[in-house]
Amino acid sequence: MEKTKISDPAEGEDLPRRSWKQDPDGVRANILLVAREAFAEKGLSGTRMDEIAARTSTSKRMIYYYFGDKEGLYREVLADAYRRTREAEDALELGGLPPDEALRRLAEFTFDHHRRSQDFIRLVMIENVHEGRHMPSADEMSGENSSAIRLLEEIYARGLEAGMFRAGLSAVELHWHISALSYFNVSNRATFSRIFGNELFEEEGQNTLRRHVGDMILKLVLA
Amino acid sequence: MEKTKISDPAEGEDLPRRSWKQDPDGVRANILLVAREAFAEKGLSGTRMDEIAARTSTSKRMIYYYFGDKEGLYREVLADAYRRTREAEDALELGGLPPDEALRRLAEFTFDHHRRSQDFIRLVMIENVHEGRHMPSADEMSGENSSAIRLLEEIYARGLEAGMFRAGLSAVELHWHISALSYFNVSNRATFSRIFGNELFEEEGQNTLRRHVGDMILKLVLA
DNA sequence: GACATATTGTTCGAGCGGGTTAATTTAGTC
DNA sequence: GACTAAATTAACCCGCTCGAACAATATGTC
Repeated sequence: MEKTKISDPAEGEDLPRRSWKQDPDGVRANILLVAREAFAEKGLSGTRMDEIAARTSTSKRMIYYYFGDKEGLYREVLADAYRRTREAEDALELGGLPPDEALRRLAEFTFDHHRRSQDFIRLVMIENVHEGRHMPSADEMSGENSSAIRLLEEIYARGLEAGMFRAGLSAVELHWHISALSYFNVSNRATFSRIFGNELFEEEGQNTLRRHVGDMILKLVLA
Repeated sequence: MEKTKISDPAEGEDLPRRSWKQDPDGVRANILLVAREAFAEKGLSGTRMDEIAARTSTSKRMIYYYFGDKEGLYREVLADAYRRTREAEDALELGGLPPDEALRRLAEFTFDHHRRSQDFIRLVMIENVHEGRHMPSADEMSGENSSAIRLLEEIYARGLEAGMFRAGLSAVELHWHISALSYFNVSNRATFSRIFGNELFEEEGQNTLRRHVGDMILKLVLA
């Protein structure tokens, strides 16, 4: 579509473009941050590209320049969010503790960490609504790389060796249980509290739940 | 909802409206059913009204006639889904069993029931993304009406009386734990299996998980 | 037969929203 | 300092989708 010249001499007013600094990495990072918040808030189809653009310090055009299209942006937001979470998990150090204490710590740490990572949980919720269509397949995202799993394997092995834990469980199973309890606490707060009230989500209720989560996991594995 | 087919006498020229049976309830029910599937599949903003209309045995016009707008339809779909689930819960009968057995049954029943209610779970996921904005407030939807809670209260009371269970727990807490474990199994299957493989979601894995869920709940309450 | 309710059918427009085309500036290289 | 690729600004486009308007007809109830 040929566009007729816009510089209108009659108008007399030139459009002097603003000057700027080149900063590809900064621009990308800025877009990713804003997009993460937006997608976490409203989901994939619920988020407006114009809305994201408005909240960035750059323009809509740049989003398409760097990320291709909406789905491409969403994919990178998701991958980035998983990467960040994995990095946070790596920080946890339980080396010195006896197996039972370490396991409880891990479970309760996860409970708290999920609470602090609302945006991440929301992105996972949303991606599950999309049936994981935008995630790398199981091969690429090999679970062996998860530090949560590696930690659990190590703790469980030590517990077995010490005769403390019962045999026949797997690290992935334990991770599943810990995740389920920690995730639900964030993901379903809205509907659960509408039906049953907000009590469990207040300070005291959360302390009780956290303790229970630790209890349940421990009692499951103890011999 | 069957349309009595009428052979047009004056084929093509006139537009003789077909005859029909008045069936407001049927039409409403048909729309609700189709809309439930659609919203469960694609979410609120992801679903197209024309798409819903096409799948019903009636017309788009009727959707607006009965439900006002998209959000009104979504609200009723959600309320209807909760109603159905509550009705299903009512069917469960554990009267005769000793408290520990009853509790395990309830937990494992919930686990299985959630697995069978994928659409319901998806609607709840979606509604949580919307922060429960379309649900009745805690007052109207009083949790006391939940039969799951009533069952748990009754079981827990019996267990306490028998000296089997430890004191200090509440029915809502127990329900929270059971729900968390049963819900996550459905809601997060997509992302979890992408990362850790599909094993836990196959027959054998599910049997193990179900048993663990029962174990964990029981061990939590046993004295 | 009057009247409210239910139903079918068609058309349309406004605005939203994802994506594009074009022009311009920056910055690295020779 | 000329050249060029990459980075960035700015304005535009068009299809999709919600919802409404318009129009007519059938059904049921009293």
